Amino acid sequence: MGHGREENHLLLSTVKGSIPLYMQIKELLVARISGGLWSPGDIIPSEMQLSRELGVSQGTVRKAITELVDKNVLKRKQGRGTFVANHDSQRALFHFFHIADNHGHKLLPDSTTLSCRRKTASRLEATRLQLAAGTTVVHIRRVRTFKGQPTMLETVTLPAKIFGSLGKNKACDLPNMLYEMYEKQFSITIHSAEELLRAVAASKREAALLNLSPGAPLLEIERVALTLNRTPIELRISRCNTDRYHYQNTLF
Amino acid sequence: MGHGREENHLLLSTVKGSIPLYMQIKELLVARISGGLWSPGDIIPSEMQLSRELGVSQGTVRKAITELVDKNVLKRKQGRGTFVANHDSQRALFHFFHIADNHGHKLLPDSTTLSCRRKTASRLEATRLQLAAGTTVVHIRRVRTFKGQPTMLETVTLPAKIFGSLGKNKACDLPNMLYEMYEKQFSITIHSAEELLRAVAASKREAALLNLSPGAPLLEIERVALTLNRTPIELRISRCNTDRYHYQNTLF
DNA sequence: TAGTGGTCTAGACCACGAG
DNA sequence: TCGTGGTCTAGACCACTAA
Repeated sequence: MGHGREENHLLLSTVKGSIPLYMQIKELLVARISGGLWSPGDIIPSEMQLSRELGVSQGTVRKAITELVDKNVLKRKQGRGTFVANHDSQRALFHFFHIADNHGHKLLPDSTTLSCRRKTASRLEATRLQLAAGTTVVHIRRVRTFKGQPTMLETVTLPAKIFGSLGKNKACDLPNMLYEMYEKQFSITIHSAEELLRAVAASKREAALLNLSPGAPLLEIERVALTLNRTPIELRISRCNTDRYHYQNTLF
Repeated sequence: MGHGREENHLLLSTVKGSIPLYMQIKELLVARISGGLWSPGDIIPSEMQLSRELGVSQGTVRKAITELVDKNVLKRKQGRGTFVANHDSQRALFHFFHIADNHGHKLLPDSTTLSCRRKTASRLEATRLQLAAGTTVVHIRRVRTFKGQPTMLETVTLPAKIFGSLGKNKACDLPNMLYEMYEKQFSITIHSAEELLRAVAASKREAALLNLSPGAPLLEIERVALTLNRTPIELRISRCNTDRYHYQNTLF
């Protein structure tokens, strides 16, 4: 005892009828990422190292890693190693941004921050972010423009408990790509999101900001973004003029 | 020669630097489905049978099958075998229907057919279905209702070359779930789709059909549905009242 | 009981990247 | 040249289904 695969009886259970080893390994790897032991961009131990450490075959570790690669949690690089996925702007654009022009080309809008302040969560905000009523949140309003033309109005709501350092000065200097900033400054990586889409009529205020007539139809995108352990971390409501752009989705 | 793995040198190439075996096997399996050798719901040969037939190990066949299962092309049933996926209404609802009520529950709308006739393809229809200008198509208009309330207007366009037997009588008797019908009556299985979403204003006609005021915002969903070999086979444009319902999407 | 897919092992060789 | 992931093999045992 004390060496070989004996030393992991506390970690991995091989009891008949229990959860398969590769699933236990998946959870273990996710736990090490969620727990901060491995951060986005870090290399993780090689398949052989992990198989020795955990007392299983390389193939079993491989299967666990493969499923996490499929879920965009890890990234393999042949000849180099396996890495924790990080949010370069390419990935954000590819996975989390679905607006394209009428030729199907995605392009990144510019952003102008209108306001950035702390406030008490509205009912909707508290519900969507799973916060108690009355919790303080950071509230950001932005205009997003394509080729100089204001096209989307965005309101972003974040729990102040985590993002409190934002919103302390009224006019934050915010980057265009918030998810990269969440990762770098707050060690929070967005891994998935739920979006609800509706058609709504532009208010006078919204119409003025987008150079439209009041009542013009806008596409509303209500997004809740989740971390790896499925904690809701951001509510983002976008209202988009879809005259020149549209929301694009592929179904399998 | 003439037995064992020798007999597949014409089918599978093991030359150094060529496409991996499991990918070649994937294509071979897809070809047998696209070609009609195996139809939706059919059982395919077991992993052992295929590995003997193709002269590879079971593990290699397994990897090919696994990727097709991930893409919803095949379906494994432990202890029974592997089957070609078919379009039960569950799958259609789960993969191809994204409208849910404000609690996030998906429910199936009823359909009333307004018209069903042949006509010449419009420019948009020809483009989306990759048909030559002036090609004949079948054009269907439907109202879809949730709990008795008319909520969506749908226009479906199909190439008459394939679906010609529809639209010969003006008031077709169409089932609620068209994709099941395509599969059963025309041996066409929808495997993926591209959707474009926009907000539009209801015309007088549309408003009347949906009990709304003219100009009310509607969510327009323009869907092109594709077969397994990526041939566009259906253009469906839906205009949806999103007061009580919304479009729901999950991003990874 | 026989046959299927599901998990797991051990080991081979290849392709790639870095030193 | 060495270590990494990528592919492929051969064989073991388990869990499930149907006859």
